[in-house]
Amino acid sequence: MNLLSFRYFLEVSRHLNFSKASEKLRISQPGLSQQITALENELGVKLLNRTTRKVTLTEEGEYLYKKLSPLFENIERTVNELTEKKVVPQTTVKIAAVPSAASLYLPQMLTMLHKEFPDVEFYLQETTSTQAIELINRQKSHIAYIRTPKDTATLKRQGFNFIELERYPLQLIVAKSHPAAHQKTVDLKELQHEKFIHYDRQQSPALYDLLEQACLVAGFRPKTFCVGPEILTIASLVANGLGVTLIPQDMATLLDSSKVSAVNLTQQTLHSSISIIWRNSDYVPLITQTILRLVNREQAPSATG
DNA sequence: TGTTTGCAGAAACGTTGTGA
DNA sequence: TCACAACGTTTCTGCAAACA
Repeated sequence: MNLLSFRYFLEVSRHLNFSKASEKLRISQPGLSQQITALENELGVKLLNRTTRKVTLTEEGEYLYKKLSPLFENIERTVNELTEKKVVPQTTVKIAAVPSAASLYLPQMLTMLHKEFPDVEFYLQETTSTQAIELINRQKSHIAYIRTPKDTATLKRQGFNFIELERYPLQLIVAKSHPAAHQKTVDLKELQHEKFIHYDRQQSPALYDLLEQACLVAGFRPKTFCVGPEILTIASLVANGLGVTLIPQDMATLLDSSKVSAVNLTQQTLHSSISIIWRNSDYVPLITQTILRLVNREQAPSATG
C-alpha cells in the first residue's frame, strides 16, 4: 500500500472520470485503472462504481474521499509553500545588531513581531557591523542591523540585500569639563589639536571612515589616542578627558548625558545610518519576510535592495 | 444502426531501484 | 555489473452505453 494509490484515487474521485484524472496525473489511463483496482483489492473494499459511461463513488469511496481529501490538500499546500513560495516555518529568529540599533530599533520591531508570532523565540547578538555581516554570510543570523558602510555597492555585489533606515548627523562627544561642552555648535576645525578616540578600521569601518572623512573635510588628520573601544568605553574615556570623538546622533542618545556632552557640528555634511541586511537566498523564511515588510512599511521612502 | 465515448484487460517493452 | 521486481507506458482489443 502506498500513498500514490490514494493520491490517484482522490484525483479520480474529483473528476469522476478516469481519462481526465489520468491526464491530470500525467499517467496513462490503463495504468490509473490498474492502480485503482489494485488499491481496491488491497483494501478489500470497492471504492468506485464503474459503468461504461459513468464513474461514481461507493459509500466506502465517499467516506475515504472525505477523510483523505483534506489531508492531501494539506500536504500539497505545504509542498507548495516550500517549493514555490519558498516559505520556511521558523521557531527561532536570529538577529545580529550593532549596539545603537539594538537599543533604537529592536524593541519596537520585536513588539510587532511578537504580536504576529507569539511562539517564536528571538536570539539577539550585539556585535560590530563587520561581525554582523559575517554572521549573515555564515547563515548564523537571519538578518542584521549594521552601520551602513560607505561602499554599499560591494554589499550588493556580494549578494546582500539591504534597507537603509533613518540617517543621523555626526555629533562631537566631549567631557562635561571641555570648553566646547556648553556650545550650541562647534566647528570641527577648532579641534584639530585634540586627541580622538577612534574606531577600529576592521570592525567598525563605517564609523572609521566617517571620522576620518569629517576631519579631512575640516582640513586635518585626527590625532588618535585610542582605537576600537565599545560605545560605553568611549563614553568613559571621553568623560575622563582622555580625548574627544565623533559619533552619529543615534549613538549619542545612548550615552550618559551627565558625564559627556553631544555637540552639533557647524558643517553637517556627513551622516550615518543603520541598515538592515539579509542574504539573497532561495528560501526566505516567513518571519524574515515579515520583518522586511514591517521595515518597508515604516521606511518606505528609503527602501533599497 | 453505425459511430462515439469511456473503462478494462493483455502483451510487450522501458525505467528505476535494490540486492547479490 | 547483472538479475530481478515493481511500476509505468504504449498499443491493441473488447465491451457497453449514449447519441445522431
